[in-house]
Amino acid sequence: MDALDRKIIAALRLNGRATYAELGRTVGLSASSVHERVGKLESAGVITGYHAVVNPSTVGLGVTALVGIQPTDVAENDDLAEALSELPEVESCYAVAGDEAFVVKVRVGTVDDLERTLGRLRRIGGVARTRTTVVLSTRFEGRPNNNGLDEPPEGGA
Amino acid sequence: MDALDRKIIAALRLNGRATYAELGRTVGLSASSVHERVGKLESAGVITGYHAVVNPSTVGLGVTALVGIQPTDVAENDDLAEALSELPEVESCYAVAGDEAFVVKVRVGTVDDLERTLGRLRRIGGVARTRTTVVLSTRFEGRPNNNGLDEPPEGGA
DNA sequence: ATTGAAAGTAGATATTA
DNA sequence: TAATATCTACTTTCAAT
Repeated sequence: MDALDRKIIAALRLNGRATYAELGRTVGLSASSVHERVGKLESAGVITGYHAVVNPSTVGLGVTALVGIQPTDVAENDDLAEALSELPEVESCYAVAGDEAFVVKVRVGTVDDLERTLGRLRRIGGVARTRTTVVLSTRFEGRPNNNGLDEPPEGGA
Repeated sequence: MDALDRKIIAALRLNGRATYAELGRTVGLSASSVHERVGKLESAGVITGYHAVVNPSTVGLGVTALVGIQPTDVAENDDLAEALSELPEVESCYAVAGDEAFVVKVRVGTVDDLERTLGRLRRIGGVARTRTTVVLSTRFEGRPNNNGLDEPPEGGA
């Protein structure tokens, strides 16, 4: 991982459909060199995928909520995470410090759907309580954070 | 937005670098038709971008936290959101219901960095208190939620 | 709105430096 | 590791349906 890799990564975070030729022009390398570097970054698990970002409200997913999951005393976190992953409306799942085992991000169409989803969450074995925070607006989300990407981690004199 | 558009979107959420030819084979359309449909979906603001997903720990961003931002009585939400957007380590920002104005997701390299970032957050004008939840592990994140994408919104017999 | 053809461009691979 | 050359495949435009 050198400065060129970091530049390539930064460029692909901004535009995941950039061609190798474009990336080459951006970083000052031939397309084939970029191609090889990207392949290595993918193999090494640095780049884990490429995704189109969709405006949720345009596809009928207008309601977002953050839900804290408080487990029962006997619950196993891995079992809980597995059960949470089976609900498609749970988009992200974080194991957290504190008396909640997880915070999940839920995306649904309506508040009725949200009520249904919360019911399903509470019925999962090992879930004692849920605490729901309704998102009123998403100001920004998943923004590229190029701390340590544009510039070397130990960035100097 | 018909079933074909929904299939194209779902495919691009799974693989944002899929070629038009591939997408055409997936959905049963010619590459040029897919090309035109994708262009319209982009123009209509349904697809807002394409991003490479990077494993944060491989690029020196091993610490994630969720931070609730409690505002002072006089704070303006838009000013707060603007100030939050200026910290690169704030990756996502949600305006929420409740006594916190925002919940933000912060990604940094170390707990020392987290402490510094929390200090910066508290020093933002209009911020009364922060409440930090440290993420121990990300079980999954930004998973494609194809509610209403694979199948029509009103889908029932 | 979809297709198929034509021209240009990019991807993928092997070879060489 | 990077570049060049080659072949294959894809993108993009456009006329026709």
